[in-house]
Amino acid sequence: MQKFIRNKGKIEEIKPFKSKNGKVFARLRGMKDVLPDEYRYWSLISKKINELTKTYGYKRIDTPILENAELYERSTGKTSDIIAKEMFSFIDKNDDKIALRPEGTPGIVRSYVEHGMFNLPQPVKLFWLGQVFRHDKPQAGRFRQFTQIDLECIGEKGPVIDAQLILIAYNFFKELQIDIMIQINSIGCSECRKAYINKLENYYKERGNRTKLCNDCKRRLGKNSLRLLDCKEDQCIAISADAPQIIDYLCEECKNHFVKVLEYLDEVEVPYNLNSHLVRGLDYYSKTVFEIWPIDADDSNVEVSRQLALGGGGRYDGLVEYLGGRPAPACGFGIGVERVILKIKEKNIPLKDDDQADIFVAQLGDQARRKAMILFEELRRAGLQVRQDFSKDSLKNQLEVANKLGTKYSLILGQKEIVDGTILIRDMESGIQEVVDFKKIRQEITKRLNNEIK
RNA sequence: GUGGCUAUAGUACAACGGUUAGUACAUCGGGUUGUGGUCCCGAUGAACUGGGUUCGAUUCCCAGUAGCCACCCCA
Repeated sequence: MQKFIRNKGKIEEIKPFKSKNGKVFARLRGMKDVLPDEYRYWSLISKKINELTKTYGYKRIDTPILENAELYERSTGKTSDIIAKEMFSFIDKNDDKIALRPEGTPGIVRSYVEHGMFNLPQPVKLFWLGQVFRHDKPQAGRFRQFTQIDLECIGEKGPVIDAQLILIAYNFFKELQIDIMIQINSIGCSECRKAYINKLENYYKERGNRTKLCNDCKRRLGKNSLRLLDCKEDQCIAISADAPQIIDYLCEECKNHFVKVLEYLDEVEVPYNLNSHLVRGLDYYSKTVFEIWPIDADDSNVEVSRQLALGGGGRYDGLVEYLGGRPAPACGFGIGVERVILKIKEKNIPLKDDDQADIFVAQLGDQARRKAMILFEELRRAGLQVRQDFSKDSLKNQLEVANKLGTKYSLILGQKEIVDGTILIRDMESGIQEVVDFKKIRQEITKRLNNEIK
């Protein structure tokens, strides 16, 4: 790959370009092509999410891929991993610091503020689907460019919104036959969180330093103390097991809010796991936070369990104001589409073929081809699911295509039929063919297709 | 970002320090002239890149690159 250096504002090449094998330019690390075969999964997912967002009243919004890098630094948080370690950012020709969006929420909130959406009936419910970028080390289900579905509800503080968003996510996975567990916690508002962190730090200072904390945690303590709860090192788990739990330190309002969220979830029978160690890495969260974890198929499956989160979200009551808008509470979540597809593939859930074709138009000879093209257009306009491959000359090849497409009937038009004013209709399953008057072919086809439905 | 494993046709895999690097699926062509799904025959098609060891490297060693796994973190 070419390497460049910036020299007095000019970009200079320091390493000449060399293609990988002289034939092709290889994909960049962590990037992925979505090929037609896989696109079936994408269609399934967009169909499902479109249904859900429609019924729950979420309207589609798109925002630019490029934003001012500061937007993310100030909202997601300069010290968060996503920003500090993983954000794709660069200086553009105007010497502005630009970022490829590492997540959806800040851009959506920016848009809400910029377009004065507080003048719309509140809350504003938004649905977003787009590519996001993180410069992470790639792994299965972890890409540098990946796709997120985001639902954001801005302008409502009631806990029913939190619960309903979780319900939507739950429905989404359930209807795709993916087994998940909601991990949920509350990290309180800025007030009660501060008090809790104090308590936590004291606990760790007393208990943690004497016993051994892992190196990461020693560093975290005092800087990002909430993260101590999250550590997977055995010695740290042992200590964090008895650590004070934040829900015991929530203020009255935060506590009531959280209890309400859980009650609503119970009401609609969404299973969840109260995970007092769940802490989310983004600065703007308050009160409710949750993640969506897959449940591994079963023990008979030897597969190594990849506990990659399929989604996550929470409440962010302060962000709108922080980004310069009129104060508005908000809540939202994101889902990683590639990971969902991975799960669907893993489970071998059969996909319905939504490309079911009924009729194939085959032709032999140039004269027949012209007439067949006209017939094809006619059938298409009549709303029939009709297919063709006029680029092929031999009947053999055309029937082969018809077979692969799974059409029920093939119409065969050759020189002989043109002379007689007829056309052949071939039942692809039985192989039985009939000669039909060319003028009556449309009636004949519709008759046969209608009979089949019975 | 740290550590480990891997790298062969489009895909999944195999063998080998030495002449034509195999198999399956896929693709294309054929099994008489106008008939698909099964079967048979044939063809196309590959050693990630760079360096080293060696008479000789796809094979052994090193580096780069990429993928995977664990960690970090997350979607």
